[in-house]
Amino acid sequence: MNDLLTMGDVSHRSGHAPSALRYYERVGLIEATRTSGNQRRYHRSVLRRLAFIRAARHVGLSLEDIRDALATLPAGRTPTRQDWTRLSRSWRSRLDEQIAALMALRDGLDSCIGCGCLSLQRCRLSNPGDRAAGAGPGAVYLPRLLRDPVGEEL
Amino acid sequence: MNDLLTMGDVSHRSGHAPSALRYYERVGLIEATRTSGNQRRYHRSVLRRLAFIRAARHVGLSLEDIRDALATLPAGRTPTRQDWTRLSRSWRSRLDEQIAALMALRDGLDSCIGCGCLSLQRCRLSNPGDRAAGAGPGAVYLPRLLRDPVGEEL
DNA sequence: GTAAAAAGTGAAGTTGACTTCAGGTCAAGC
DNA sequence: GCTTGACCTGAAGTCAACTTCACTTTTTAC
Repeated sequence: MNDLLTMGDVSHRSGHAPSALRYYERVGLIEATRTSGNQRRYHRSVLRRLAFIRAARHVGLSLEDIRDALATLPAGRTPTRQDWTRLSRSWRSRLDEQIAALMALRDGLDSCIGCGCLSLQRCRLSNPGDRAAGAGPGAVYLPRLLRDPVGEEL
Repeated sequence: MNDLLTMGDVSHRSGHAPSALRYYERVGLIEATRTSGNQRRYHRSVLRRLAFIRAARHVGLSLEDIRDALATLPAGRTPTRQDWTRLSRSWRSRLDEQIAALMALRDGLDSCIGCGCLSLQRCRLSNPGDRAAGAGPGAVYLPRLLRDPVGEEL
């Protein structure tokens, strides 16, 4: 019993199916050493990566994004807390954006920030020539992705 | 020139590709009448539905969810503002949850709400026997989906 | 030492959400 | 009235992210 984890250990403790772990390895998200009999053995630090992957997946980030992020972690040594912090910071604006979009949808659905509709017909938030004009209380831009691309006369 | 919209109109003004509009029709998200020559003609209200679909898709809701929601709109008449408001309310808790998850990830990645790591090793938020113990400033539950399923010794 | 559980492989299947394609049909403008 | 661009259809393709399958090999436990 050394300190390496088996497939079963990692699967159970990370909550990812074995097939997913093999898949993640194939696409370069995690790695493992092998026994003489070709079975995978994982370093404990893989669990942290997997927790990160789980969280990031849950909020809708792609494996490609996640791989890119994980690629910024140092090779050769177990990432430190600073490493993970730096990584998270690089996502902060992205997460902030996504949060803003969700809140805008939630609030927009409920009130369209003032006009109580999704009609957008006379709503300044969707009027291309008059976006956020006045900027009164609660006048907030809808994130671009939530706006109607043309926006006229919905 | 009546008040019905062609495929091209709707595609252009909604920002959805024609193929997507046909697909949405096939799966019951939108509908259209047909000309004598079998071409689609859309009512203006479809644009509102499509704006809703776009927004909901953007925040990660499935077409199935969206269809279920849209199915609560009245048949036979153009939905009123109250109809859309009611619909949005039914999603509010769901959106709130997703917002909370994102904020937890953002904050958790940056600070793990106090311990500055993703290690979760001694973090009370991930310690099954001691969740949010103390409940000091900023002590918040990580949403279940963001927590490690086992949580020990990451 | 052997049986059972766990793990290995590559290839193919799945699901959701569309897009692309091939081969016609319709409608608007001159 | 005819050309040209917009539309039609069903079937198949695509992409991400996995899972399932069929079959072999390792490991673990008694």
